[in-house]
Amino acid sequence: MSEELEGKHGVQSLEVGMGILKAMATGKRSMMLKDIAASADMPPSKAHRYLVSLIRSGLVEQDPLTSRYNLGPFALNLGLVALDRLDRIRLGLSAITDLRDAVNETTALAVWSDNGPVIVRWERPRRPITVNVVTGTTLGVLGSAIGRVFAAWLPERQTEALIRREIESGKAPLGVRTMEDARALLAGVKARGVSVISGDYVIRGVEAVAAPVFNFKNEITLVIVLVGVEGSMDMRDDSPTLTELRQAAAALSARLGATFESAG
Amino acid sequence: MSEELEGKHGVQSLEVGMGILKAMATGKRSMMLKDIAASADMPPSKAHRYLVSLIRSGLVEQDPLTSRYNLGPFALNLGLVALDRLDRIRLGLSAITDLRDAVNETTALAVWSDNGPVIVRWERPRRPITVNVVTGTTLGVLGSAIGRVFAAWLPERQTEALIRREIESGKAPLGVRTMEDARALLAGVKARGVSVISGDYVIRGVEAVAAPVFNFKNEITLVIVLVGVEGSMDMRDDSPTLTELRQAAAALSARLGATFESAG
DNA sequence: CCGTCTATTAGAAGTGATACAATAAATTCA
DNA sequence: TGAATTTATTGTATCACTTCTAATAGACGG
Repeated sequence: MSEELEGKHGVQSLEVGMGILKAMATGKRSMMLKDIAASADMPPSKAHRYLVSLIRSGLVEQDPLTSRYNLGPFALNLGLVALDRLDRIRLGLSAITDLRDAVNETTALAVWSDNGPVIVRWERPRRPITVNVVTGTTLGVLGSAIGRVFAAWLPERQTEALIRREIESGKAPLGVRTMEDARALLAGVKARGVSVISGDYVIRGVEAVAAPVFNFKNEITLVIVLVGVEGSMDMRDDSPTLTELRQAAAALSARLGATFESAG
Repeated sequence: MSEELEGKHGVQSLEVGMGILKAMATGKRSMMLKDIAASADMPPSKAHRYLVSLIRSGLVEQDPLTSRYNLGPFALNLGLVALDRLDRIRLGLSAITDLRDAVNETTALAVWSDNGPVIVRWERPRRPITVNVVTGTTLGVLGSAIGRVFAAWLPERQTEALIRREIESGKAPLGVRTMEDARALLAGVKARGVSVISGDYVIRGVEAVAAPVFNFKNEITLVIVLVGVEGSMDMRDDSPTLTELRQAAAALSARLGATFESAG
């Protein structure tokens, strides 16, 4: 995930094209050319050229009526194949199922996708009322338990720009106004080993605890999270629920070859 | 889906890169450089250059131990976002859930992704023993009910190369040895309005019926399918099961603005 | 330890992406 | 309805970037 490919010779146009895709994945459901061009920071004519090729490849499709652009069928294909193939995700999927069975709460699995955290899948507990989680969309870095966990353990250079953007756009939660605030927040997460968001200002009525999973290089690769309606979970540090979460994350880390203990 | 972008100015390198991704999505789980290069029909050094950029973008990742290549986290991100955004898929997902409830059989939803059909999601019936369906992987064109439905209704130029390759590689089902055989098979599917694969040589012990869904341009955009273990479904043309399937597909087509009736 | 196989890097030659501007198409508003 | 404005698409000369060949560096197996 962090090989030094900074200086390596790649193919510029390809990276430009991926920038467009990134803009589309992060942006709204159906985008106009000028919006895509603006997000990807290039003149519309250039974006258009790239979109032609992305459409030819099936990654993007254009609504023939409105001439707006959307992600296309090949994007689906890629994602579904990746879901099926990435080892850590396979293991992660069974981990959140097991954890759901153990604690009977909503569990979810997230990866980092360099726009931010993405929920890959979630499992609902066996009870009538549950929280609904949306997969695929990119979450906030400071405003979600998952994001905070990634931000706490990822190398700072990978997250700094996103955090800065979040702060500047006012999307950061109350009380986080400077990079220093953010650093303090994340240091707290790191010290505790999990990130707890509960009954506070971040998401009304929802509480969540997220824990990191590390790979054999001791880098964070997944986040496991418990989500519930406010008051439904026992969020104290030594509660059975939190213990199960920590154990699930640690067990998964171990299976992935990690030798690192997040904290405790 | 079939705008004439043949002659338009795109960005070649981007399409080359997407060719690599296509090779990776179609190929095996973990590929070596030379295999990728071979599948994408280019020298390894070239493939390597492209892979550097694909890795930088997060679409591909490289196992640092084996230096083999896999799809990466951004591929997941894209797919999950697309799953959530494409209108027809949203409607399709609820259609297969409803159909599952109506007939209590395994149902699935597939799209065409220009390598072939891809199962997007499936729903299991409420019964102890069900067939397991894998999402994401690309199915055969002649050797699956879904593939046959797409092949029957897609314009021939989109499917011809794939069919030819399948026949030449011996992956086509018994009895299909020439393009003529294939055309005859697909004409039969078209006449019947659905494709039935049942207790024959294609997949041992599994039977399936697939029906096409059309969009407002009367192009095929989705396929809905029922899957079951051999003998578990009533596959006669006028059975309640088949009727429900046809109705579900027709209703979905109607919602997507189609005015076309597949057949009777 | 040597030979073979695979991944990665280097460096000229010429192809193809870029930017800017023009046009076409669609949308808005009077 | 028609003019004005926004948005999408196409054209073209220049120069940066990709391409190819071939060399190097690592890994693996015997």
